[in-house]
Amino acid sequence: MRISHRGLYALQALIHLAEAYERGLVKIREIADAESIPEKFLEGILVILKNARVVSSERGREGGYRLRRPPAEIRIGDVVRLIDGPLAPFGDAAELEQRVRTEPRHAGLFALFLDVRNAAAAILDHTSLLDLVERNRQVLAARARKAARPQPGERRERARA
Amino acid sequence: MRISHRGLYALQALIHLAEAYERGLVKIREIADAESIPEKFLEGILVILKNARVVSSERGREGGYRLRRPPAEIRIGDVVRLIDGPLAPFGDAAELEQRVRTEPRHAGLFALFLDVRNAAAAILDHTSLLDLVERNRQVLAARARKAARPQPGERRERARA
DNA sequence: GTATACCCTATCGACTCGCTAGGGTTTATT
DNA sequence: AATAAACCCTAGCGAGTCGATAGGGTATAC
Repeated sequence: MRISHRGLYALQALIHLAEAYERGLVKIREIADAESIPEKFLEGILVILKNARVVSSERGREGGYRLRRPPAEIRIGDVVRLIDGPLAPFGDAAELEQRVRTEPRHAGLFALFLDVRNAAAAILDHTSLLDLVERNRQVLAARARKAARPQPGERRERARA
Repeated sequence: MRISHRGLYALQALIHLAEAYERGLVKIREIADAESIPEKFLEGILVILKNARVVSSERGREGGYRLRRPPAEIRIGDVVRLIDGPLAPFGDAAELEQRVRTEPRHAGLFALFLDVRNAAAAILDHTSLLDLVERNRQVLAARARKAARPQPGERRERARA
């Protein structure tokens, strides 16, 4: 499966909304600026997410977007499927299963593709927006600890520039 | 990562050549007919495989193609990379590793993509053409056993048509 | 009633994909 | 030699996708 820029943007926007989940409504403009996404392009993506009931919106002067469910209940796999289609590297799971049964000459090949899709699905469906936000926080925290403890023997980031 | 028809055709052709490995040279025509691949289209694919030193060819009247190495030494992952590019769902492994380091706001996301690509690579790089051929033989054998033992209580294929 | 936001449609240029066409070059056979 | 069969190479085509932009329409707060 291939993740397009549109798919990446969608995930970035959702992560942004997840981090602002307590804050409530967030404007397109804010997301676009923070994530460096073309504003009008992002608009279209948010409409898709809205129609799929992943986010909700309010119009008018104080409008904006918010997640429709808590970040822990939004699976990355579902978002990827919504924007970029099936997780399988070829066709979709149903087609692969059928071809394993009906094309004995290449059953092994399609079974292999199915293995790849199942591995990807296992990872992406067991990861939520909350997981990603927490993973980011850990990275940030680790980086902060590193910066606060500059030992001569240790290899440093080139942050002195 | 997405596998195109071109990629599927390449793998089908290589499986065909693997099954005929002892036999020696195989003509494009034979592969195209057996695998239902447009002949001229397959030609172009075989040239790619030849330039990548996966197969070799002989020209002239009794010409054809053959695998350049035994089937056990040709990894599916390498073929997919050759025809359809990196195994990562976004960018390639090097880019993802770099963005994990340099974009702390989305380190978790790119790390996740890297997990998916590593899972796919683990599967595809540990499977050879020989593995696929054997897997096919097993499927065929299982099917033959099933057909020879038609028990009333068992659910049958609809092969009586 | 005006500014600010979300909503919708159309379109663009670049690119890829699956495929076809039309030759050129090499070799075995007659 | 002449011929036929096979591999080799380049060009192009129609359809589709992709990332992005344009230009409005509609709802809401002040």
